[in-house]
Amino acid sequence: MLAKVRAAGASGRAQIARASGLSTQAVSNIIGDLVADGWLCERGRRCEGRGQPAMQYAIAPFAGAALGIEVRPATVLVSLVGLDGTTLYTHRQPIPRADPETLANFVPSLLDAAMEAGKDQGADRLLGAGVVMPGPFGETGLAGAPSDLPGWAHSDPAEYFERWLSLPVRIENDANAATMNERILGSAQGIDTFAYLYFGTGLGLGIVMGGTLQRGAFGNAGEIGHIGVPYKGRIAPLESAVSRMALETAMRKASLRATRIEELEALFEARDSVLLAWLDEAAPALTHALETLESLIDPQTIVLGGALPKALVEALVARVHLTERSVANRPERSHPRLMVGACGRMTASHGAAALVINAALTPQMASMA
Amino acid sequence: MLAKVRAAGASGRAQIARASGLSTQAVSNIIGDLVADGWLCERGRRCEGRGQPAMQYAIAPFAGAALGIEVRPATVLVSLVGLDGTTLYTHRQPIPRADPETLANFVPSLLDAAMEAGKDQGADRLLGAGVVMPGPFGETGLAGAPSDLPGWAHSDPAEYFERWLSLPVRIENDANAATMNERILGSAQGIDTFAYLYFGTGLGLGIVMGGTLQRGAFGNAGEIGHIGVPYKGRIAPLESAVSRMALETAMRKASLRATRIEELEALFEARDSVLLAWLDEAAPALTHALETLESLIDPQTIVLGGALPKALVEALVARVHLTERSVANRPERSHPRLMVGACGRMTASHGAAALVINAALTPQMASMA
DNA sequence: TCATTAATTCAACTAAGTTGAGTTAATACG
DNA sequence: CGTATTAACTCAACTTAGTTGAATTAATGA
Repeated sequence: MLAKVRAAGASGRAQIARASGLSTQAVSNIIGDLVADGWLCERGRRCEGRGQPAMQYAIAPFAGAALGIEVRPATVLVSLVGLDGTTLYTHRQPIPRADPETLANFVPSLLDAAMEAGKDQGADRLLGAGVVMPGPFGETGLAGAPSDLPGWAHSDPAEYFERWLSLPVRIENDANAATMNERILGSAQGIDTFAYLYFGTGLGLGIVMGGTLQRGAFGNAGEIGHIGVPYKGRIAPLESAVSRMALETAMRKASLRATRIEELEALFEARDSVLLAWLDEAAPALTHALETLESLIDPQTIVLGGALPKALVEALVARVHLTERSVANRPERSHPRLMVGACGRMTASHGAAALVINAALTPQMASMA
Repeated sequence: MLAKVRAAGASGRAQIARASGLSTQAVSNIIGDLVADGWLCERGRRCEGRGQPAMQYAIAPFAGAALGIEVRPATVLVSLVGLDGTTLYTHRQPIPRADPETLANFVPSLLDAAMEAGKDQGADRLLGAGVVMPGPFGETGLAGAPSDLPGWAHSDPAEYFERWLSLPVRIENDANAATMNERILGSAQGIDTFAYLYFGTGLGLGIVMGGTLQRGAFGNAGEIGHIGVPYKGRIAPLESAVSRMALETAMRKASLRATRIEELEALFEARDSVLLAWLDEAAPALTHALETLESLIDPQTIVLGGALPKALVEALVARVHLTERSVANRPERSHPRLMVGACGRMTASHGAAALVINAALTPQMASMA
């Protein structure tokens, strides 16, 4: 019911009833309960045509909240997001090391700070926490990759965080979390089959099909960084051609350094030749990957975003020319084949919170285990 | 409830209750009704340990059936499959042309024949029909591809078939139908995240994630034949390297012909050098595609099958060497990374019926439109 | 002013589940 | 061999979440 209201925006009881297939009466009862419990609030009446004007309902501004935590090698990012999608609080905490012992000291106080900040805005009804950690998870052929955090190899992060926070916890990789951010709060709202290409440390991909984030059999779907694409006359992993790492490598060769987003932004505005050359080289490799993706999952759109300046992503998209001879090229398409999504540092931690909100508002099938 | 019984095999009421989270009582009532209506049947008692032995229930042999129809340019294949997965009837009907006018004449009589053949075996309770037609559907950049059937471009095939059959109809492409065959009746039973590579006219892919067949935004997910892979030193569509068409092209160059499966089988058994050379060339291209697939969707396994001799598919699989440096390479894996599935002519039409059965036995979320 | 329309509510009913006590048929043990 | 124990299953009363159909309310339009 809450999901319906979120999806449709403010709506009257009868309207919801028609949309959900339930009787007016049932909807009326449920809404009554939800208002009484503070989940929904009245939003005035809409007068339109004859008949009694419909009382509109919307998700109450301070109905509840979810916590998002992103763990990086030297930083923890915290977001508190309201049920209605508003950002209530964000915080950036430097840490010496991202191992379980260090985090055990920091996490509880970060929770306290977030609770305090969002005290009267729904934080008293915290639905859960989403935690972003670099994937891939579990023991794979990629173990020992540079993105791995120390001290987590043989333990279940969710257990630790549940103990520290006393909240239900969901662990996700950065790409998947950012994808949910895009789906619930960003440019992919209402799209239920799409892919999100996320520029993080490496290159990640979140896949949403049929409204559900697809995590794969072992939670590692979307490792697009490792697929082989033509690059500089050879087949190379996409990540080595298109990613922040690849860009940094290219710049280092020219004795340039630009680690922070702002520095990259400045370089791009200055039309730096090394940066532009990288764009020109990266685009064909990216094109190949995106065409593969379109063929395999037939998405409504592919969104690009992450820890790169928006202008840079836009420039990259402008250089990608997708073939017209594809199943993806169809006239009734309602979204462009490529879109630029939310860029910025907090995308993933926001997304982690969004993930929890989505889980809370999405009707789930009974376990069926 | 029926889905549970199918998934778990014969089981007692209490056992089902524990698995489904419902009370024993509720399960007992439901099972009572299902037995009364002829969906389930008793299967004797299992004596094991103390306590009253549990009465076992299984899906009744003649509880119902589904029709599968595969439309090809010059042939229509018909399968009648029982709810419990048994094949009740198959038929192969040559037709002059696969346009709507011609089919309007053939389809009703094909239905009658199938109903007659399965008269006392559940055909009186026909759940629906699955129709396999070559994709991609709708207007895409690939319009005019050789696989297209004549006369269907601007109409909805489902409407036609529903009129001809007076049954609920589902349209699928061959790869997706074959995938359901594998999932419900074949080697992918109980696997809920996998991909099925189908050798048909071209090359198709069915993707099952989280137990659901993923059809993409426009029903054309899995167009793997069109992704670019390295082949003979260039980037070429996978289909031009690995498919029956590719094989036929290679053989034609050597002035050989082998259109029928049996001919291919004979050639392979004779260790024909052209065939073996093709295998050696096709395998690296296929390897690239499969590694891409593993990275993107992280499946439990990838199954290969379709209209090629099983031995040939096995030989192809033997020549594919997947890198160990992959997210897909993990110790707790319970299935091999590649498997050989059902091969043969009726795979797709069977699958179409399987699709209907699956839809009937899978609990669906209320529409939520 | 009054009929029409649509949103909402009231009240009785129904379907599908729950709980808790009781029954049945097997094994385990003295 | 008889009896306690165990587990599957049933009976009966109760609860919940929905349904249906009639009544109420507040707007528009003739």
